[in-house]
Amino acid sequence: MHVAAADLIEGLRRLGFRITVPRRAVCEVLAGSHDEHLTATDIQQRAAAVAGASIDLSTVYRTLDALEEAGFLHHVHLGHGPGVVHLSEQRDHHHLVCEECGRTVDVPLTELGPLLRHVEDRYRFLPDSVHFALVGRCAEHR
Amino acid sequence: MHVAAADLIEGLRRLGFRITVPRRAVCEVLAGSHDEHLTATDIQQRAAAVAGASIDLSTVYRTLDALEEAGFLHHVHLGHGPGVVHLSEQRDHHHLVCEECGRTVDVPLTELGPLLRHVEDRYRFLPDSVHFALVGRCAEHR
DNA sequence: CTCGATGCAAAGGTTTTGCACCAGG
DNA sequence: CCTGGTGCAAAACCTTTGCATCGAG
Repeated sequence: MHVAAADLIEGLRRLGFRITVPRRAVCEVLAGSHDEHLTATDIQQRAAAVAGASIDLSTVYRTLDALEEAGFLHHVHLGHGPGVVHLSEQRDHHHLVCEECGRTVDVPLTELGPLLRHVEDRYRFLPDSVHFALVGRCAEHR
Repeated sequence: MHVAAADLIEGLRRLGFRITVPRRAVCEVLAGSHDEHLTATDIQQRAAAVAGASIDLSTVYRTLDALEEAGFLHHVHLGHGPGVVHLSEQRDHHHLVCEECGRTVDVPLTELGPLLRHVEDRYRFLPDSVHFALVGRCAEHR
């Protein structure tokens, strides 16, 4: 179900990326973040804790780029704040983001599947499940 | 069909905003941008041309805030670049944004209506039509 | 006149880049 | 070794804010 840190590491190695302490720590953080929406800064802090040493933000970004290139993750801008990161396996839901409170609700992919297929057929456009966010207002902020 | 610049101006005036040369120019640009996705910089440049004088970016942002407060427009972050602006009347479509080339395709609201209603009923979440973007890959970038 | 709007400059927040040094393979 | 990765610092990018001055009402 969840991608293990070892899979991420292995994937990077296969593409010729070198495996370093910061990269390993970032992979562990991601593997341990089930369906959270982490920002680069979140990842930096957790990875530093995992590694027991500080890790530069630019290193985090570069590692995220590598993982994105390897197809393991996507980054999304939900609403107006900083971008967040998702493992690609977490494809089984979409997001509803409240523009007032920023709270997010996940919607199972099955509920949107028919729509996505329609879009794909009709517009020859392949939606990226993870990049899909509906912005609006939650029940408490109508 | 299209909102006229005069309507925007009038709306601002009604809310107690003062009508100035830069504001008028921004309103004209917006009224003339049918379903384009303009960034603040785009608007600044066009408004400067309309006004025949340069307009500061911060003034553009402040005018956009005023128009947003007046309910005439929304701003959206499609993909990863700068935010873009939409007149609220342009509510009859959603966007498909290609993450490779940035090209956008509009989808009539009617095709997504059933989905949006479902989301509203089931999750008590009111999607904002304009903020709604589907990110993915267009036919040429699969 | 008075208070809101402007332009300029500076700051803020996020992400990217240049570079010298370090370390994985 | 040699090339790629790291940290640091600086820049780039978009957006917001402070402030003195200007001008709409």
